[in-house]
Amino acid sequence: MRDMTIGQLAKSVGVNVETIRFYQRRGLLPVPGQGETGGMRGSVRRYDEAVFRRLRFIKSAQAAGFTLAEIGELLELDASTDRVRARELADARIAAIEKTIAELDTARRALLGLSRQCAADDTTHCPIISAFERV
Amino acid sequence: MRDMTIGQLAKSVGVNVETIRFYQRRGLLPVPGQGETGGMRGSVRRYDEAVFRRLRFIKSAQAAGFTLAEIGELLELDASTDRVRARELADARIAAIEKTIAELDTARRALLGLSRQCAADDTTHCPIISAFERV
DNA sequence: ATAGGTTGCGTACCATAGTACGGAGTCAAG
DNA sequence: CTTGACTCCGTACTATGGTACGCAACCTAT
Repeated sequence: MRDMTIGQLAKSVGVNVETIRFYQRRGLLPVPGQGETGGMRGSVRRYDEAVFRRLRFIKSAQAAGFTLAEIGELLELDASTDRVRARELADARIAAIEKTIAELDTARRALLGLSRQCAADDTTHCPIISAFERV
Repeated sequence: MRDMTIGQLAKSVGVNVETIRFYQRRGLLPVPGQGETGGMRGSVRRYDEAVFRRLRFIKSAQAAGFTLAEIGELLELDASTDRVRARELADARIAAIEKTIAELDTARRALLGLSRQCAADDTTHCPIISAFERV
């Protein structure tokens, strides 16, 4: 898994090649040959394990609801010692996640009611709008 | 709360006036005077309870992760008797919600670990990237 | 009756997160 | 040594969900 081309890296993480380039433009991923990480073979860039981990982190953080701007900050923070800021971001996101989970659970219950209604074979139609009102 | 102007409707649901107009253009909300719902006072449109409920539904459904396109379909379905399709949409969204909740919970646990690390007063910095790897 | 705050309408613009495209160069296998 | 796939690079375009803007008409309280 060492020293991949951009296509192999993309495939291994399950993103589009263009997405990697996009992240490079945003400064989220290093461009091998323009810094310290990774090198090149001829004029083709090579990506090492560090970039792979970084990219995977971006995707995980995205799943956690961080925006790319926040992820950028996290990545900088990872190399720094600003623990206060790091905790701040983490705690804020934890709170947001908990709020989202609660909302989603409410929605889930509304939808379960709707689905059950639709399964019951009475002649009335499923009250979709009101399914969200009795929550 | 009956027969509001667009501004009052917007305020009561907590959205922007422009958002209501946007939904009207998308066909998600009726335009009073162009259909059966609501009427007008002079040349100023008036919005009744039905629109209010519809708008609130849109916001709830959005919180449940439905896109505006899906919400449009749900709204049409609400007036129809296509229970099969309604269940289909509901069940698909329930599954998606459960997946999202699981992901968010994973992320939450990663962030809790990170936050705890940052709180511990050892000299090393918070391992932000690796916080997402031990999940 | 007049000023200030809506409304209605259309068009334009915004942020976020990518995706697509075209052309030139390069690399690996047959 | 050529063919096909992949890379590099820049620019442009997409989808989603709104926001903003400007102007004329209107409505309300003083």
